[in-house]
Amino acid sequence: MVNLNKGCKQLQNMTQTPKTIKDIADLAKVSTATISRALNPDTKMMVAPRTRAKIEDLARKNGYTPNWAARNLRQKNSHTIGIVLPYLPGIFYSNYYNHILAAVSDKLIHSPYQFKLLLLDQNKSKWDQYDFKNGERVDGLLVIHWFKYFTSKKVLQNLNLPCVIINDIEPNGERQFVGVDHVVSGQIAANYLLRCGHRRIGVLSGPEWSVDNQQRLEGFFSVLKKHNLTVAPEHMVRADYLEEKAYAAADQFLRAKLKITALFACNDQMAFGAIRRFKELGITCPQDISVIGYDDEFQAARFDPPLTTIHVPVYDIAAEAVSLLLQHLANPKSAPLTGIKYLPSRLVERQSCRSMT
Amino acid sequence: MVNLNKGCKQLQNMTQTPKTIKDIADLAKVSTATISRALNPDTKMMVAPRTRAKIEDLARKNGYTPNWAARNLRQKNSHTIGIVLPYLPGIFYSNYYNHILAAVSDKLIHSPYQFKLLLLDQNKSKWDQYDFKNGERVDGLLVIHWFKYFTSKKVLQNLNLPCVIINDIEPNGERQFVGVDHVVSGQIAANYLLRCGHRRIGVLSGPEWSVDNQQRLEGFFSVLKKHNLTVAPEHMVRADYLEEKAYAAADQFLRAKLKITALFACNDQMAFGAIRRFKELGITCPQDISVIGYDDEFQAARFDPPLTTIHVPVYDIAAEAVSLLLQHLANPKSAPLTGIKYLPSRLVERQSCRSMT
DNA sequence: ACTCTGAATGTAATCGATTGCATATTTTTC
DNA sequence: GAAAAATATGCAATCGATTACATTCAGAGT
Repeated sequence: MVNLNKGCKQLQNMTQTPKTIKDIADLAKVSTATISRALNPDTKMMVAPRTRAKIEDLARKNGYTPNWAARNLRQKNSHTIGIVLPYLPGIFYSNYYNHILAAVSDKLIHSPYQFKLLLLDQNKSKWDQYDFKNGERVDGLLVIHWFKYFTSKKVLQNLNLPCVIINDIEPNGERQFVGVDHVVSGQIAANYLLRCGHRRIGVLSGPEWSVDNQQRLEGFFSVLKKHNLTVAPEHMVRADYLEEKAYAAADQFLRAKLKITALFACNDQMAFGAIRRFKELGITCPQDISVIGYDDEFQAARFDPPLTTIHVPVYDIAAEAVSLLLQHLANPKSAPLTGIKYLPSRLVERQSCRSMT
Repeated sequence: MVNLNKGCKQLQNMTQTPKTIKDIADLAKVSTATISRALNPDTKMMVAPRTRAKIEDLARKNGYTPNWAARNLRQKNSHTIGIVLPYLPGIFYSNYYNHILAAVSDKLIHSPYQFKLLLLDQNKSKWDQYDFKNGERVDGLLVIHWFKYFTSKKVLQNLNLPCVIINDIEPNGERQFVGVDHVVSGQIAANYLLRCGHRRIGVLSGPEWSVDNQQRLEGFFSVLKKHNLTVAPEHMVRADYLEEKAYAAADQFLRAKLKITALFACNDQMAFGAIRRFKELGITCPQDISVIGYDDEFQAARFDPPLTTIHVPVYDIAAEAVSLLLQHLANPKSAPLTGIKYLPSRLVERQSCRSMT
């Protein structure tokens, strides 16, 4: 009991008066410059191995960590990367972004960098809260969706912050992109439905502002065209990636004279919404209608029926994006942030599509 | 075109050479001290209204914002609060935490504080990455789950960082808590099932380490006891809050001789898993078995059947927690961080429970 | 007119690390 | 063994704000 209390007190004292580089310098009987160099092995200056060992030992024993603010002030950076997340109800509340956060956290935990979430919505109010002109205290950005808004407002466009984009390619393609090739993924979806024998196909599309949505459609339609197939205008419905809107829009597919046998939803959420509505109307999936989704969310495998969908390796994409960003920050010249890096997507066949043959 | 380019260039120049307090001081022909005081109205020192107006105007026109690192260095804090999230698969990938992030972001965006995510798992490896001894560069913590691990490892216990806990009450109850009264919520669930006429009831419980799970059970059983009812040991199954484990465990409820008519799942995820398994076995909810969940996740309303559950106002809880933390940081003495603040939970009646009468 | 008071502003130290330059020490070379 | 080169360390300026203390100034009171 006594020991416990004593332990407590020591820890608290330590916390109250954290060691500075000066304290360690005094203990080691060297200058602060040497301490700094010993603890940052990447500087050009050298430190004698024995000195370094002594210093590292003292630092550990005394629980010394460099003062974050002092270092950032002197080095004129923040050692922080910003994660720009679109804060849209429905999308935000899917677990899509959790994979990204997990990846970013895992990647940064062993680096001197930390990350900062920047939740953004599309209406000016929230955007303008962030001080992008002054960099919002981040050294670089990981941007999840390249909103059209970004472009029109010239917010990030004019900002010379290192920047990696995942999901949507930036319209003028001048920035680093990591992700899947949505055009190819759209083709995979189309080929699969055709292989299952479907000919009359409907489409649930995402929001207009989403570049990646357009690419999914582009790939999808390119395959249909090759087979001389089209999608009737009344079978092409926009639901903005939202489960609710897809639920509400599902009726439209049934109103048309020629019934569709399959539906391509540009994300899983919309697939969920449509199937939910179909169920209510007595139309079961996949017996009466086949549905293929996109993303392979956590819920997809657990849905009823388990959803056939295009798997997007979100975790890997985010991890790769962070790697590229860190490499660039460490050495801007040798690791320029341009170009496109594709990771493979793949079809995950579950039970929401049936074969017509 | 020329204008556009020119605009670009100006912005870039601005970004490359951000203004310092000295620049503004020169422009305003006052000292840096006055600038600082004009822009931080909370100091005791006064600034003439005309001077302040002039300075604010110049600061705005020149896009000046105080250097974050310099301020933090001088003031010996980080203006950052840490959000400690348990990084458990299944729980993490529910959208439960997204509400919290939204609330925190909304609350902090108008404050000088930023937030930092600290994702933690239960195995030492990840925990030890964070430097809690030195405060991990945060001024305070918002803790989502008071893991038993925290206690046993004395990690946060001995740490004198301002700290607000939501969800689980800390075992020794010495820290500020904001959340719902899980005991009362458990009673609400029990009363509802009894009112529906159920007498043979099963329970899907969360993980052992979760204090809030114990409280839900405590409330639930207290009501049963009052009605001289018990839950048979074989109808009491632990599934650790995980959808998968609940799915796997669902069979156990059917093996027992006396069939249950209702099931209390200590969170929605487990309710989802159990119902999914029941469906496969041809047991439909709510006709054959009633299930009540807990949390009212985003998915709950969209599940098939829409889940009757206990609504927990996560967003409001997190927002309130942040408010308390900020108040404390602004004035530690007048706003001590102790005590319990309950927000009301409530029953959300959907379609997963049927009345036996 | 003179002192006194308090409001407004200025001066300069300070926070804790990094780093350019200078110096000391060791090693290499011929 | 001396000069040159390479290595190791120290000194002190610096980053950009905040703030204790000093000073100036304006107006009130007598």
